[in-house]
Amino acid sequence: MSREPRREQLLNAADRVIQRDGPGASMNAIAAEAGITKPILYRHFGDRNGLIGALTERHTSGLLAAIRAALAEPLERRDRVEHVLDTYLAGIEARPQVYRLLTHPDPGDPSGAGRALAPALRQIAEEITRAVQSQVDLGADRDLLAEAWGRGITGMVLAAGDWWLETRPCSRTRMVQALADLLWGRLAAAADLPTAVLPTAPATTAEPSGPEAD
Amino acid sequence: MSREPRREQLLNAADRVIQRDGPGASMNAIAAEAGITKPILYRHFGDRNGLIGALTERHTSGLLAAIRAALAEPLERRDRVEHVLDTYLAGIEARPQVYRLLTHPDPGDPSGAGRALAPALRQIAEEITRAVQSQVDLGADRDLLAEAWGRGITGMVLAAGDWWLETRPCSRTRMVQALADLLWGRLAAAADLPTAVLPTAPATTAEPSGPEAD
DNA sequence: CCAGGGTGTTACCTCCGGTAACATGCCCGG
DNA sequence: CCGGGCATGTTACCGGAGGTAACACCCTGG
Repeated sequence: MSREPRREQLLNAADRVIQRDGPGASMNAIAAEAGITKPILYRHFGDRNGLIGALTERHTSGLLAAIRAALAEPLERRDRVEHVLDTYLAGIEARPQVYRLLTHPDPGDPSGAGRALAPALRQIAEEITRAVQSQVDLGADRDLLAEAWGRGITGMVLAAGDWWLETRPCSRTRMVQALADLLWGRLAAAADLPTAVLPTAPATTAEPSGPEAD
Repeated sequence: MSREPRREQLLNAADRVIQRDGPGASMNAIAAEAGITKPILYRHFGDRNGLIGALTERHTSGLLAAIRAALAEPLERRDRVEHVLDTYLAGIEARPQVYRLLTHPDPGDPSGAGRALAPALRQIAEEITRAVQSQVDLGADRDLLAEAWGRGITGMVLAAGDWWLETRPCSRTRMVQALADLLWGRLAAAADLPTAVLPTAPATTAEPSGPEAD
């Protein structure tokens, strides 16, 4: 039996454990779930990042392909955007673990830490950037706007989708509408409310200033 | 000497180490930088999260206050939004470490893991939500839209700001314009480009489907 | 027959977060 | 003056993490 089938079995086991224990599951736990011991995992995946990476790729490829397809759909732009939003939300709704891996692929990784967008999300951002660049006439600022918006939209949907998944404040279609409305400038178009300014939170007096002394 | 000054000194040391070694710095390293050993750190902050939390709070309170102030500024809405965006970008630009803490406060935390928005960012999201709720007339959907948009806008600025900080593709004011334009529906208003659909990336055939067998 | 590549094991390493248990210095009330 | 009390600090340890070395089995194919 070649390596591939075993690899798949191990990934399935890892899948189950991460689904059960969260993305911080230990290699020992994964090995136990697979009915084996650690070194085998390391033989197949090199290190923990290798395992998580393979798992992420497996879970993400479908969603990424679906989003890519949605971005290429021959629809009116608003409909296309809604379609993409719905595709993403449906994906993370169907498999919360996918979503966990999307956002937290490497907890505590010292090398690539600090990036706001995990690799899988960067791919999505790049897809959006490409789509905007090739489909929308933005004049001279094309490249800059497309890149900035690709990242921005991805982050927006990530954060909003996260909140939606956690609290489920409304149906998916309603959420899609809310996000599309935001992208469509409804924040700009809405009327002002009669100015009743009431500071709800206590004020913090500190200004941004650096700690230097010791 | 009461506890507070020592606490500050320890925080300063932790600050230096995290600035040098990144957010994954070990407690041992922090203790060494402070010229002491681990148990003292634990006496003061309970556990690692306590330390990181205190550090985060110290670094972010200023930025949060500044954003709060910007949201309450008596300006035309577009100007106010730009002011908020600029405040955020200026904050992370002035202190990249702040930004690291904003986004990666707890690498590998098993309890609250999976949240897309770190605590500090959630506070920002809540501020935006409050501001939208109290300033913009959104009809019956007020609460839902304000909450969804608060998270969404925060995530958008986080991701876009991250990319901007890393690659510095343009000036800060230009970036503010790009994001404000996105929020102002420029994506919706722009004209279509002549449809030249060219799939840049290779298609992945997989559909979202779950791994079950073993 | 035996080499190679898969399967698996036990035992160990280093480092991390966290915790006893113990020793010191200082101030403050009897 | 003295003895708590409360801060300071220490060394030594624990359990568990990721990761590795060394070894053993099994099965297929030249």
